Amino acid sequence: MPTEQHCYQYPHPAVTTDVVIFTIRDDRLQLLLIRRGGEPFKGMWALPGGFLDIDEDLDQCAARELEEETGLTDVYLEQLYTFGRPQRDPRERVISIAYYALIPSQKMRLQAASDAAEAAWFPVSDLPPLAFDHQEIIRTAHHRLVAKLDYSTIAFQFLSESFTLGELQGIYETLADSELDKRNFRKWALALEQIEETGELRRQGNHRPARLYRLKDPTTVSYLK
Amino acid sequence: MPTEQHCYQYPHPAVTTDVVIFTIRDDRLQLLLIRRGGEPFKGMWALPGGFLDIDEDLDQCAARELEEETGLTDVYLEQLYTFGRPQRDPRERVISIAYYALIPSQKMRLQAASDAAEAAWFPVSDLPPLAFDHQEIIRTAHHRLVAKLDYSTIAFQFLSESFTLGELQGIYETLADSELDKRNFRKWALALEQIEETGELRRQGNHRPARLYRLKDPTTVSYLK
DNA sequence: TCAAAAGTGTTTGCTATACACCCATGA
DNA sequence: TCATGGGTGTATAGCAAACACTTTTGA
Repeated sequence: MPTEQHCYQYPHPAVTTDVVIFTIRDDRLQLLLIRRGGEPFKGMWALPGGFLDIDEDLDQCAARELEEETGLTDVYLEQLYTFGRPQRDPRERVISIAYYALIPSQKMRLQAASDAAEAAWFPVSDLPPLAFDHQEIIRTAHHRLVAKLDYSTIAFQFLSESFTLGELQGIYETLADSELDKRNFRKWALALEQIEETGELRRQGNHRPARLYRLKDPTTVSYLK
Repeated sequence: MPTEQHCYQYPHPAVTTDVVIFTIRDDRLQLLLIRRGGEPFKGMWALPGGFLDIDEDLDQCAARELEEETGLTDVYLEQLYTFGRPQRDPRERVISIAYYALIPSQKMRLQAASDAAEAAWFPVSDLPPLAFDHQEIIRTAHHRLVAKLDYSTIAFQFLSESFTLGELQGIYETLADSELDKRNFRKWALALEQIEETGELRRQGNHRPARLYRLKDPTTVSYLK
């Protein structure tokens, strides 16, 4: 069997997608990395990703990588940027179309669906050395995420099905790395008209139970004036 | 000489860049299209673009296309989005990394540097039928441009070296398709501290001459709070 | 003298911020 | 009863929007 059976008149680069999978855990923004089992960069940590199937849409490819590592399918996934520096992969020319995903911390245990490769969560502020140009990809994704906080409700995508206003505030405080005034935050969050009370309470800890809320439209990110 | 000499173990897509080149002319946002000389979509209008050289950076490829069509090198050029629907090109799988560029209307005549292919400016609001998925690319670029008006000084990239406040206001009015209050606009524009008077006046028409301004840093787009 | 665009401040309304105390619960 | 996070309103400041007349020029 020939090892090189797909031929073209002009040289073609390989195309991959890589996915920055963010979650919030332990009040820190974290992301999922895979330890590489083969060369190049063997043993180093890298973003989940892989080659584009020749008949596969770009979004599908990224969603497939995401599902392989987390088992999740219906989470926020957005194309980020395309990285294609000629020497970014020592083997051959590789163009990487980077995506980023936001997943609620609750769903994280589904990650057991991962294949044999070692996978782990790392705080964005404390990453190990990374393969390829993945540090640059992560920096770009982090910037995009923080920028979108100001003009969209993207952070709501970190919420599970029901949540308290305290949890929502915690997400914003973690992402912006700042403390927010409780009354002002609640006024703002409710004025968006994106969330509604479920009528349930969450009893947790030695204190007054918190009202639970849900997103009126869980899959929609809205943009602020 | 063999016609298919570049072979790979797995199929590889072709990779192109396409560039949406915007300018403002006759108080309308316009963009540059090329009439296709060959199949597919022969005779239809399309964005300037072409295949990525195997050792060429993505930005270089887009800049090269831009220069080939306009002769311009130092203009605003930003990666937009990557389009890769499997059947978007009937010949083979093609991934297009789309860019957009903004050029001052004054410099437009340099477009004579174009090759033999027919090129023309079209108002965004009145486009001909387009090849491939170029209509979608243009829609995406237009949305990005309009969105950036609200939180950056990207529109200043349409300005020539010296300009009047009236011209700047005209650019904003054209892009946002709305009329703006002259006093409020001037207050806002000057408060940005991105422009300064040249000391010159422009005499033009039967009316009071206008003060000329320049960008303090012509190549920098700044982001608003 | 007329037409046309340049140039110039103040008032008003709204949004964002600052700020402190009581409530309900489990230990 | 104590510790813990949940829940609530008002006053102030800063920014954005509305608004009209005088200036300078060329025809």
